Amino acid sequence: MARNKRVQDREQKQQEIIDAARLLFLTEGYDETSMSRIAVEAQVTPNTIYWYFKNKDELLVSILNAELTRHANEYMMQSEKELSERLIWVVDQLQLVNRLVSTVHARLKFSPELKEWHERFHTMVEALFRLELQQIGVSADQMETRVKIAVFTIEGLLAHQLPEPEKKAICSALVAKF
Amino acid sequence: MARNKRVQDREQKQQEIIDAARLLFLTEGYDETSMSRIAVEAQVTPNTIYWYFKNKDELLVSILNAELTRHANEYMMQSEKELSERLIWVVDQLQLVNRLVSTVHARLKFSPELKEWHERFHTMVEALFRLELQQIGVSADQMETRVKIAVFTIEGLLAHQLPEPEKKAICSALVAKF
DNA sequence: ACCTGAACACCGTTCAAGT
DNA sequence: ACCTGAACACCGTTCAAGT
Repeated sequence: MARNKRVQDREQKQQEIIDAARLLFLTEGYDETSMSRIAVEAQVTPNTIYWYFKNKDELLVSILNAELTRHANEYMMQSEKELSERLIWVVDQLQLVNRLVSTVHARLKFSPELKEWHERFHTMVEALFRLELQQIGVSADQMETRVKIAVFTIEGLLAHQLPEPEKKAICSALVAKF
Repeated sequence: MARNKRVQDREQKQQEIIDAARLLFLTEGYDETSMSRIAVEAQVTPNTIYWYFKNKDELLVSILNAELTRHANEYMMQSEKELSERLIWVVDQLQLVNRLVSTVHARLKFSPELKEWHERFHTMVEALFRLELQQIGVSADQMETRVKIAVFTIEGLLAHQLPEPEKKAICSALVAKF
């Protein structure tokens, strides 16, 4: 029982740190958020964070994993929707955490763990596109090229913030027959 | 004469700092290169750099401008080549300074001057693509979408380092009729 | 096991003072 | 005009010491 209490506390505190960091990273930015600021918000001292997380980048990875499992669940719930609709939903969700996406790309070179996470994520999104493009009859020998173009373009959309109509036009061009 | 000497010295010293920083940014990376390291390489003290450049980001902008004017000249020399060939040449050149490209994207949010430079650069590259796509008969109403897809995909190629054949395939898909 | 106070090494940048 | 020595504020991270 005492043991359970401890585990409970541990997970809770960890979650509080993750939540505080997530909010700050999204609103203020990763670089602009110091560890001590996160600590204040999570009501601990800066070095306590290092008890739960190896460093700032690993904290980011934890946030991303939480984000991902949450969204993966929501995604599964939409089995009735068209694949293309689900795809646009994914893009919209990514848009919402745009700042995290930029940070991931910016920090790839500093953190092997982050790089690994990023690769796993890319594999997932590419698999999604492959399904979609198969449905509209893209041939196997054109498939990989089309998948890469689609993924890169989504990344560009997230990075550059285009006006909504142009964004929509580009999205549908990506999943149309060339 | 004394005056000319001074101007000469000034430009030379400035150029030495730019050259040292360029090399270090490309080989070690922007974040990994401290101002004092640049100073050592350029044979000045760190704060002397601040006499010539407002800050580290402005130094980066100076490097980029030097890079751009140099390449713009080389580009002009190739008027005999096919547009598509020149396009691939541009991509190859960008590949060579890949690390600077990543740094520009990573630091957009910190430096308005860098952001302005980046926008000018994008406008140039988009104009290039527009010419190319016009030649292969892309219609006006599809033009902007196609241009954006092409530019974003190039950015993705630079960021992700694909195997050469896949890179080539993607490049030609971009300038082919959809 | 969990948390802290205090310190470390390092960073980009500033500024008064020199020539 | 040009350059420097010395300092500033701040950062992520570490570690010995406490409970």
